[in-house]
Amino acid sequence: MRDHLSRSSSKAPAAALSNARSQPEGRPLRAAEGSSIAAVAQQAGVSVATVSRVLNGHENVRPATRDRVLAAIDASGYRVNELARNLRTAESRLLLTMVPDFGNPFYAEIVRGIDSVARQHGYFMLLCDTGADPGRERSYFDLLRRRRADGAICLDPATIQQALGDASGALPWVACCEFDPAVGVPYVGIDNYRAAGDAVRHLLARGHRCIGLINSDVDYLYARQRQQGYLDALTEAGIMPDARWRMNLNSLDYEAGASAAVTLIQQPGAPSAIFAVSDTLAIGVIHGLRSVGKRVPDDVAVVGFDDISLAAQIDPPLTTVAQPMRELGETAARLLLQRLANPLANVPGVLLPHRLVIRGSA
Amino acid sequence: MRDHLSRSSSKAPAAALSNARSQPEGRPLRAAEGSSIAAVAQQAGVSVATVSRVLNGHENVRPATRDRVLAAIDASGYRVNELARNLRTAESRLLLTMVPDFGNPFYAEIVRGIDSVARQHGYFMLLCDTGADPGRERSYFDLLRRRRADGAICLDPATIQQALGDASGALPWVACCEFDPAVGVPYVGIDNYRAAGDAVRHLLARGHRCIGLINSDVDYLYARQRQQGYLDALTEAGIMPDARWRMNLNSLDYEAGASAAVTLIQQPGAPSAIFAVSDTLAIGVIHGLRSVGKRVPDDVAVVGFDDISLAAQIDPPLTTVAQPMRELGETAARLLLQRLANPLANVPGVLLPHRLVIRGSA
DNA sequence: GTGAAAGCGCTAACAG
DNA sequence: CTGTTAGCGCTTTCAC
Repeated sequence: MRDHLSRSSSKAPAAALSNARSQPEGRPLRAAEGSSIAAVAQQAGVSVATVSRVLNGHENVRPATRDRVLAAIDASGYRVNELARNLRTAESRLLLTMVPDFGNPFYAEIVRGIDSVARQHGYFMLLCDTGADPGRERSYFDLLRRRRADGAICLDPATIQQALGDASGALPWVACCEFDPAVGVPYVGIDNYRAAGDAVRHLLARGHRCIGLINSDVDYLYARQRQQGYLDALTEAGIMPDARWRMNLNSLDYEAGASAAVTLIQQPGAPSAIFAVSDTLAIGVIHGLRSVGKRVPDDVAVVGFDDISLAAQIDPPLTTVAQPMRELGETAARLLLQRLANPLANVPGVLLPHRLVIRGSA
Repeated sequence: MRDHLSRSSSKAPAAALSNARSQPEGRPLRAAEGSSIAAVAQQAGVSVATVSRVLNGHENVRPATRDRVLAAIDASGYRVNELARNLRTAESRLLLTMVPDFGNPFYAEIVRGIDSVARQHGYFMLLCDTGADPGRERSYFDLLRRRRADGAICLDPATIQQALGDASGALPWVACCEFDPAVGVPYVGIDNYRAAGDAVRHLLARGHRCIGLINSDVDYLYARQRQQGYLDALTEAGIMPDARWRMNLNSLDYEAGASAAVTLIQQPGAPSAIFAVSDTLAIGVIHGLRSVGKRVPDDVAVVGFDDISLAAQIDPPLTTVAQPMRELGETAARLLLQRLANPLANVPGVLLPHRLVIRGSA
């Protein structure tokens, strides 16, 4: 039971112990005011141990003593030095989150979920944008070994995670969205294969026979799974998938989607519908289509993936596969916390439900 | 105040000296492998001081010795414990970034800028979403006093910053986008007054006389400044601003913009153009307008603010005032680093240029 | 060039 | 209930 005792002392900076500017010049004057627990102890006429007990909300302190300590604390404006605490307790109380691109609304929302449960449990979040680069990924991951973070959540491509898995035996980390069950770390995600199938079947039901796929990089397991879902759905409908209908992009940016759509739609035998594996891509697709005079959904139907809040706002509103982004993040954080609390416990992989949201674009 | 409970209790009893695997089972065996610098020292047959020197790249180590140490290091897979290092050097090497909402693409891009220069200088970023709540803000800010972060960048409303300024004398922080020159902390932003004027004058030049303003919360200095810019531009054009043309929202979400637009446009004497102080709002506005059968820009012109990447993708493409988001973040980080390096130096406030980007919506 | 030793500020036994 | 004490793992004088 920790009690951070923020105890917002609304007192003015209490005259900062004579101290004055005896600084040997140039030096960053540090810890000017009521530093150390020792100062508080002295002022309250107790031992450091007692102050520590009060600070940490231990029960075994006589109320009178506690009050004296508390008084000394907010008379001096003391704040615990968590650097010291962290060394002593051997934990940083930081959770590392590695995402390929936190500018993407999809990841942003997941990060929010992570952050909220982390905070709820007294952890802060170290957010690292890896750009899906294995090198950066590795170097961030090293923060765990250096004890700068107590645990990590990785949203990077499965291919990168595999390398991690090898190199980093039993470090406390979990996978979110991307995961390879074979790596053996706890994970949370959705059933991408089925989700993609659902999207394609919706298009099929609308009468489309030529359906394009604008996919992201195959480094992502989800990209491979969704592609397989797409392929199988087509095949099951008696359609022979044409390789020219498929594109792989190494970016989820709007622009990437837009130019891919232009390319795709201008070739002979172009599809009458496009399934993009991300809403950002899909929004770009719609833009690209419009730029070459195609109307959505009349000329070309479009379905996206994720259901970011923007999806409902654009014209036409985007039909898409909703992922429970917030819950994905929250679950990942919980899994990690669980693993931290009990390193040997068997933490499971969990799959969350998706759902097709039909709007105007398809 | 808040007290974060639950700290995973069980702690390994320092097996210390005797070392070996005297683990009382069940316990999270930590630092199993080549922990401590001492182990490396021993293995290399040198003192801990020497290992430390090697680790920190000090010059005064004989090459042969250095090599021996290096060998011992990567034989044992040793990693420095930065918790210990941090305590000893009294710095966390973390920069705190407080944003009202990192889900907003505008803030996301700024955060990117901060992150990139922070990283470049060996700092990591602690990202905190305050939701523009003064309480959360204050409690995050306290991380500075607790030495969990070496410095902070605040993007929260100026009104909140003022409270901070009072309470937190000479703590190392800087303001970004939002700032009150009177608070006396370094800041970076743009000239919101002129920027808003530019937007309105563009609308005026297009022949609009009734121009609505969809603004955010007046806690934000930028909101007040943009409103003044709007008002003055109108007045200078000989137009008497009508209070019914103005709305203040406490959210920048798409939905907020959409419903505000609906309200605004359905009243008698509704404006023929709308200036929204954020692109996300503007995108919502366009959506809202469309939902009640208004065409943009034919029936109502719309101009936004920020120029997030999405602005060019929607239909119609958004006319907006571009802010140099990335540079804003980079500059803020540099200002902070500067202040950290030399606490007594006078760090300036800086204003970056904005620019009107004319696209299809107005 | 290298080692010995003194803490950084805190927590947690262990006594009393 | 409270105090004494021993470090957490590292950096850094200060000697040799």
